[in-house]
Amino acid sequence: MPTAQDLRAALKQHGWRMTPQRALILEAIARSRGHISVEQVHRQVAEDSPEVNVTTVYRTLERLEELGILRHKHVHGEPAQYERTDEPLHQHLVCTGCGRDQELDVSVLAPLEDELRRRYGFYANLSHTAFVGLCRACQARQPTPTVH
Amino acid sequence: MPTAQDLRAALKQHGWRMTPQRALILEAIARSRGHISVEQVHRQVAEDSPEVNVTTVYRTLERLEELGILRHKHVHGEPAQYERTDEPLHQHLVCTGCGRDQELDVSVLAPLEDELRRRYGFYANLSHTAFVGLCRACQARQPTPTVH
DNA sequence: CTCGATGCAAAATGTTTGCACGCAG
DNA sequence: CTGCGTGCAAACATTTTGCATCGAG
Repeated sequence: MPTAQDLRAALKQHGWRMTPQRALILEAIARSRGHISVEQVHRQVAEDSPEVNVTTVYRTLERLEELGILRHKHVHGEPAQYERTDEPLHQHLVCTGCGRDQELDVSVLAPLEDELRRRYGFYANLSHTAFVGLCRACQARQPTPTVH
Repeated sequence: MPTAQDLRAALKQHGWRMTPQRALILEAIARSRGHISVEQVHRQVAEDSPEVNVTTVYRTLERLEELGILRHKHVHGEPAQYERTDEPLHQHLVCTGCGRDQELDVSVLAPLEDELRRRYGFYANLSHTAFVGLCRACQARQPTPTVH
């Protein structure tokens, strides 16, 4: 779990220029747990300096992802979610009926990932995009779509 | 594989009003094979009557999905893709490196779907959203992200 | 001094919504 | 004649881009 200092050091190593904006963004990230959206980072940063533009947040998070410090994922319709790569990988089950979102350990996904690699040579990142479907309750409520 | 006539009959059964716009949309769908986007349907319809609005296409495809005649899926960043439910279910592997898109038989997904149902009571539709990852070639090209 | 980083405005996208009008039944 | 279906315009939300300016090194 890197501190803001660790992150600054890492970026310096990569030849990044340290700006006040970036410092604030790094602090927000060091402070974060789990998912965080561009908008949330921006809001936190704006508490200190309201002038910082969302564009800068977009660009910085993107570059932090290139460095392997962040990853982003898509949880159905929601805006992209970032999280630190030192957080454990996981996946989401989003119910299209009630909207509830259940987390899932990625170990369940390993067999399919293996299979995709073996049969198709494809290195899938199954936790990049949330799975959608129906939870038990909603499934019981809407049995089978009325096909005619 | 329903004809445009079949579709019209089905809609009539459900109390839909048959309008010239809907007739054209149904023809485009009856003609279609595989994926088709709102924009493609709209373009085809517009060949006959350029006045038909995209909004109408959105609304009609949505209603056809409610009836179980169409389903839609998300292939990574692309706009939603529709297909007839009489087309076989399949899934996509989209390489984030080169953008290539490989199709996949859903039978490969069955074990995971079973597991999700058994362990979480979640009826996942794993082919609703494309899987992303790296194909063999791109994987070889970009070994492991440089984490620091 | 130089070039990377930023702010701002504007564009791009894909999809939705409100509303008045027109036409199918 | 009733109200569903449509067109149009506008809102929407998220993300990207062009460009002039600023400031870190």
